[in-house]
Amino acid sequence: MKHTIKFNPYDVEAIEMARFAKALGHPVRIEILRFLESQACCFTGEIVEVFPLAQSTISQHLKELKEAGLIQGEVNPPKVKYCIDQVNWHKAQKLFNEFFNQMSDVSRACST
Amino acid sequence: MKHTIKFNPYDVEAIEMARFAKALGHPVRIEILRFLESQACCFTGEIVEVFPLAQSTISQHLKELKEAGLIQGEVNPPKVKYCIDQVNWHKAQKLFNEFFNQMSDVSRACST
DNA sequence: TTATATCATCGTATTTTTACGATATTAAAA
DNA sequence: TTTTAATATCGTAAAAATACGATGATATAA
Repeated sequence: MKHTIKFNPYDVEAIEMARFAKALGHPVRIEILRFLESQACCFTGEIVEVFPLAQSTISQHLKELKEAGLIQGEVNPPKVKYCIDQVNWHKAQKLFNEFFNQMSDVSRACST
Repeated sequence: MKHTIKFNPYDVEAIEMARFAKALGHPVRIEILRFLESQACCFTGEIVEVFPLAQSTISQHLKELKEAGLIQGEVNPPKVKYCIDQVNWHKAQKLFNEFFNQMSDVSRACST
């Protein structure tokens, strides 16, 4: 054990934000969220039609978005209606906003 | 070839945003950026001291942040001074802002 | 009861990510 | 000239992500 300043593994907010960011880390998931927004809500099938990916692949992406908390699915067999999860959405929005704005406050002189 | 509406692979903005998001998709990279901000700029060694990861691992994370455009490194052997890349930072800030705010504009009624 | 339609999940292959120790690099210090 | 100090890169192993086809699950329609 070296006696340097160690972070208690990771900061809770950093973990939370990284989780959202990771979910946003693939173009198709960004576009799924956009599409979901433009339709307010929609079924899996509508999304599958729009993207050049297999149904199972889209379903997998939807699962990741759901697990990250960004969307929620209301199951209504045999259909599932997805929409943005408003609570977590705003949480993510706030995290990213604070993150980027906090950065902008500081003097950015990159001196020697 | 089914004649459904296909996206021309992916939207340029979606790709760009996903690239930023992916770079933000790991807690340690979030914290590195925060740390970098609190110091305005700093050397690799200062970052290595703070996190419980090997020097080579931190260097790898820095490389990813650099390749995503979020930071830049001014080499000054044997040291390298890193700071936030202001141009791309603001680009990312804008992308995320638009993304989240556009979403909030729309009516969110999740009707049947 | 037996399809059917709509999704999710499974199995699998390929690629990417994450992390480490070891080694290479390079200007300055001895 | 030979260290030394600070980083990057390489090699590698383990885990996770990505994509697909095939199969499973479930309420409704026939």
